[in-house]
Amino acid sequence: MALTDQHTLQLDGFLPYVLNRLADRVSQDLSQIYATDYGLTIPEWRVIANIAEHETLHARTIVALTSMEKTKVSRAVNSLTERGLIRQQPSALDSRSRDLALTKAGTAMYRKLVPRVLAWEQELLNGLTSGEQRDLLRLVAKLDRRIQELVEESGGR
Amino acid sequence: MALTDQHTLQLDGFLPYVLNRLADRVSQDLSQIYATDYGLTIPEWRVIANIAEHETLHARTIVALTSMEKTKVSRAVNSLTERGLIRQQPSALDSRSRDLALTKAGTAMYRKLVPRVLAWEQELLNGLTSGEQRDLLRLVAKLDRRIQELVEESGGR
DNA sequence: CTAATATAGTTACATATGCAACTAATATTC
DNA sequence: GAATATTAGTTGCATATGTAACTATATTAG
Repeated sequence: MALTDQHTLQLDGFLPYVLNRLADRVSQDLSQIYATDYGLTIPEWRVIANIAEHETLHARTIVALTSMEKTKVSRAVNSLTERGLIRQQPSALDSRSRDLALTKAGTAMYRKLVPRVLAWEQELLNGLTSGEQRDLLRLVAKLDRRIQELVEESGGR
Repeated sequence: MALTDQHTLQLDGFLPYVLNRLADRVSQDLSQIYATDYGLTIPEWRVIANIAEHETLHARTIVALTSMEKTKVSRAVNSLTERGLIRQQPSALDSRSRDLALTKAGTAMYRKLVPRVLAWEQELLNGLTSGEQRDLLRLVAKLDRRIQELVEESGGR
């Protein structure tokens, strides 16, 4: 066993590491629902969920909300449009952008997905008390605000 | 604004979503340290950190610890070996595997990285009380055990 | 002990991704 | 109100990644 000295990182107590590993495992398992059964990639699912939540959105807003690369968003938006799941309309205020909205088919798919995804989340959260669930969400949100400060300070991506 | 009905997912309260977004932002910002200054990719950095913590390890153990794809680990291990940062020795017990260890150069790089990475973590955790920090690590660890149960149930990857 | 099965790790190929350069439009500055 | 700088989104290209097939070794069953 490695000695526990101040020169050795304890990975299990190192937040970026444990956070990423957890997020990865969660995403991986959850994605089986929308990937296997609906042929959606993770970026596509995120785009759909964001549009659904806000009714209508510009691509750049999705970029801001998710921190996904704009090329990732662009490609997801285009493939979803080709598949008839979202619809694009010229924006009145800025003709570089288009208003994105779900089509009937997109809404239908989303409506079928939501309960399954929520049920899956419930299973994940099974072991936590509702207090712990609240704490976790609160702490994650707090850290998220903090990391965005740090990113802005250092120049952002 | 979208109505808040039971058919619409509230993404900011949906754990898989907020968890991933946070983990991504954290990774992205942290990686500037080892990517820009040391030319390490995220998988390479993880491999180094895991070997450092355990002195010596097989590739398959890294796969188990991190849930990274075995091809990802394989490629990271090989590129690190080529760069002279880790060393491979035939394993006494299983000749399919090799014992992986850091070289002098690898250890030196790791030693230089650790304090910087810890300082960065400290900045991130700035806004949380030490109680909140403990809670967060505890909850993440708990969820991590839970997600691994779920993965095993459903067949694993 | 041999045959069948499983495991560690690599490779090949197809797909996904990120960055930089680009087009088109909008904002800003003088 | 041109000229300049920014911004939204796309495309090209190089790199990273995941899946499946493969090699070599270990393990298990009979």
